[in-house]
Amino acid sequence: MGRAPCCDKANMKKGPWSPEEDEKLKSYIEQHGTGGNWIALPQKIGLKRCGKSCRLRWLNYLRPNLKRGDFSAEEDNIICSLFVSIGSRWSVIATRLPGRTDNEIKNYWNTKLKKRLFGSGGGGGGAASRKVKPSPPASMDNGETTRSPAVVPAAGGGEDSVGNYSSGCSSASGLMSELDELLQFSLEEMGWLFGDESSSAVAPPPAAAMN
DNA sequence: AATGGTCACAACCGCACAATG
DNA sequence: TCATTGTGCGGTTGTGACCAT
Repeated sequence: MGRAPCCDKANMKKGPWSPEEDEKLKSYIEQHGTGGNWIALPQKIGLKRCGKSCRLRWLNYLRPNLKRGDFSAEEDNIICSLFVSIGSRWSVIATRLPGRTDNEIKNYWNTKLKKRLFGSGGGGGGAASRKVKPSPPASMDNGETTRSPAVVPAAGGGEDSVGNYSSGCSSASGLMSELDELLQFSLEEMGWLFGDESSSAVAPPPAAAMN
């Protein structure tokens, strides 16, 4: 419906952040916090950046306690099993991986785990390049793009728990325990994936899981 | 050594939701 | 109750690094 852009793009700098910008943003937030208003923040510190851009930069890169580097096998498991359980709710998945950001997880999934799960398998799939506009695995992304609850499994009354998810994650504890259960369940299913890496690509994922 | 292709990461965009007036 | 504004999320794209030929 054509919302007004969150900021005046014409006067905004885009692209990679410079160390100076990082430093400005980081030191300001560490001292004053975000002030609850990302839009106003860049103006306060004299950054020609969109508020959303600042927020993203902080969350994904500057925030303390961020874990960077390779994902462990355990993290792989958690990501995969949660994806199977709740779909591409990266923010929810990120809550299970302290120090990891949703963006990082999303990237990791898109570049590595997805291939391991669906990729190459069919034969020739592995050669698919992203430049070819990666036709998403037919079994997922089924046209249900953002925030469709359709991926949420009905099993275990999932809707009530995961469906409750909102940007605030208000009932975090309930969600967490529910996810714990899902994890238990899904980790078993995912055994085929990580149990035998060499042949995993050919093994079809559990049908139920692909819904 | 040069070139082309692929991969991985960072950042942007648009949409939907929640809060507030 | 409705309109507006800010925030959060997921999808997508751009770009540099790496690898193979």
